[in-house]
Amino acid sequence: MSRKNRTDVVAAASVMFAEQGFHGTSMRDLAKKLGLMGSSLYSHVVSKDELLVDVVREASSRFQTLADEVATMPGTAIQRLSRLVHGHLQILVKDPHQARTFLNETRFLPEPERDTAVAMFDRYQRAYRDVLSSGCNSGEFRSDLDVHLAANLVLSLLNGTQRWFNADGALSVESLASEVHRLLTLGLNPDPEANAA
Amino acid sequence: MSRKNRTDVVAAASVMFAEQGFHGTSMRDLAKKLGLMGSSLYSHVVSKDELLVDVVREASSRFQTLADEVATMPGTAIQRLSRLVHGHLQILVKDPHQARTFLNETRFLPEPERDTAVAMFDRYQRAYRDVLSSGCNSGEFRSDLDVHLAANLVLSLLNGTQRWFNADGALSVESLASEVHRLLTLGLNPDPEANAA
DNA sequence: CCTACCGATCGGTAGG
DNA sequence: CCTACCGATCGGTAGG
Repeated sequence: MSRKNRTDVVAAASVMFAEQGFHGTSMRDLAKKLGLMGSSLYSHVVSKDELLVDVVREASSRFQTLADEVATMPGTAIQRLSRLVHGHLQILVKDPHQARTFLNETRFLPEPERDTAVAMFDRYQRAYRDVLSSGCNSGEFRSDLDVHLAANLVLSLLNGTQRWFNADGALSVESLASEVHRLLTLGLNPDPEANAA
Repeated sequence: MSRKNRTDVVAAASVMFAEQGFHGTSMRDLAKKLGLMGSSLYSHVVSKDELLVDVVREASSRFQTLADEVATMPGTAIQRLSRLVHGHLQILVKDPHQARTFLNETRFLPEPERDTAVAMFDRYQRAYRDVLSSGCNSGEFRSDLDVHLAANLVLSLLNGTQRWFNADGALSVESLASEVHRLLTLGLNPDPEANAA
């Protein structure tokens, strides 16, 4: 166990916030996990809140990068939706603790950071609405689609996987993403023109 | 403000646990909401944990009732899936705080209640797997479907709505359920043979 | 259901 | 990064 830096502390915090929740994690819990005394954390960070801010910001920025990529990406709406699905699930899987903390503990951020995070996620969600509505216009998706509702449903489906998907299991992220994309585009019903991934 | 009984205390707890989280709610917070002193709660309940147990148990039992109904329900797989979708969303909407506490705070239950709750939800999930696999056999759903995965995805979609659906908004639960069912069966793609709800 | 109180733990600081 | 410590708050109890 060598000397710890701020990155180590934030990483450990993301693990504990994901597993015990922000309010269920004490600074002494966190310190013990790092092999430190509780008070030593304050040489790396000014408050407990700051740790949550850091974790949420990192996750936000990953989602934002994906949204920016898809905003300028060429291709059909189906291809761009597929990129959103794969990219989103990859973010969830790459750092599951950071993702879980982002999804479950953002609401405990102090203001104004909480508002900022919510605004960022709204902007992220717009990427989904843009892709869906362009797919409606191109005839790739149903023209009667409620785009706002559909974006919420797609994101609900993606974020919900975080509760049960295990990256070490038999199912790979790529397979999961393909299945999610198939379910979204084709649904459960049998269809001769399958495999649109 | 009249005298409070245990039901009042549990109901108030479900609201606070949903909004602040179990660990973010103190017994004094809860008491204040009821217009009581913190210590007065202990004439209704023996511990804070017991409140969480009560809330989770009530939610579990609602889901279980739905699963039992669908297990003995006649009809096609599509009709039974539709009942699961509508019933599940109705439970979420009928008592959103209880549902949120169930979904987010069950992990903080003490053992053995936590294990019991997890086992109950596994059993609930089996209703989804049964309906999906019977639909595969009947040809209503794709025969190559990974039933276990699909059940997880359906439940992720349903539970995710809890984060954003507002019963007081323009969209009714029935419309939401219909849209979810359409997305699940038909997907986003345009389909002449629509309206299978 | 309240007053009065318990030991334990909380986030955080001072000083080295 | 540690020792020593702060006031505040935690879940919970005794006794009425």
